[in-house]
Amino acid sequence: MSSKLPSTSRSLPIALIRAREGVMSPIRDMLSETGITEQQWRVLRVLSEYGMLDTTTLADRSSLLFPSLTRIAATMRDKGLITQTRDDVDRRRQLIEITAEGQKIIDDRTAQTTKIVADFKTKLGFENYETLLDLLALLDPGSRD
Amino acid sequence: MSSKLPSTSRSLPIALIRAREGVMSPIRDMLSETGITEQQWRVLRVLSEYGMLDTTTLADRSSLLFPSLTRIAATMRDKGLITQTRDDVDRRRQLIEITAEGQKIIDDRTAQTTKIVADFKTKLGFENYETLLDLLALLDPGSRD
DNA sequence: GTCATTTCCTTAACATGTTAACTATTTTGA
DNA sequence: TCAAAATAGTTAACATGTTAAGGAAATGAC
Repeated sequence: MSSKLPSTSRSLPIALIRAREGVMSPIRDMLSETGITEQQWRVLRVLSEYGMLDTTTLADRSSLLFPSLTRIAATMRDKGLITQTRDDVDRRRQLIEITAEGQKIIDDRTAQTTKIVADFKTKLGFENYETLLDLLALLDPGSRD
Repeated sequence: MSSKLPSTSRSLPIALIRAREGVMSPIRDMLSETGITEQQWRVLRVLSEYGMLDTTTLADRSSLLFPSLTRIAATMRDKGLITQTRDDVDRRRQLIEITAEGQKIIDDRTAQTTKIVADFKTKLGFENYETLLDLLALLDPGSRD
């Protein structure tokens, strides 16, 4: 029952940060040509996959905090990547949808993105890759265990 | 050779973000009483483990970007958690050291931190926990493969 | 029906992430 | 020896992370 802290080199939070940095690095390189950020990319990906969503669901699925999404959505609306409309039934709600221009950014980068993902699967091995996703899901508070 | 993007629910970057959120949540709860941020905590942890460090090494070991560390160090100096001194030999270099007050924050929270780490090991199982750290290291660009 | 509560979202304030430009110091090389 | 290149760090500008407070619309208890 040692009370010593683990070395920072085996610290889970730090390992997660570094892994994320490693994964995002090639993706950021790809995105630098598009003028959109990693978070804006996530929003586009989610909207492209699920279609029109209310802000709450979109924030949840793209793993963004509400205040961040408010700002990001405003930026993306100004860029013409998404549209925002009020829900007529529940006027508190806002519905967000990807535009053709936004979808084009996804479509134009699908090949590159697919290659990046494939490279990581190769690097880790398919089994390890799936294992990693499963273990990470165990740490996700939002996933139903 | 499908060109379809993976569902965001099996996206590695998003899985890493969510796992990090799950891991950091109890740590942030603990830190909220101390008035320091997660990043400041990391800096203290690294300084406590390695002793006096130059800024470059500290940034590397605490996984912070240089500009971030510049600001964080200024904040922490003002709070009395660290000291900054110029290297006499190479006057471009700056040496940073933890103060007794900074060390006390670490020491006072060691038991809590140890418990949080133990809980995650229990939740995942020891084997899985080690496997996860190993897999994450594979994604870390800084780790020597 | 109406007022407190809840829900959905925005704003504010401060800290950090990210890229690029900049300063100061040291090292290199002709 | 001295100007060009490299190194260590800072500053700037904008975007996001994080927590707290605020505002508007819907809901629920009475």
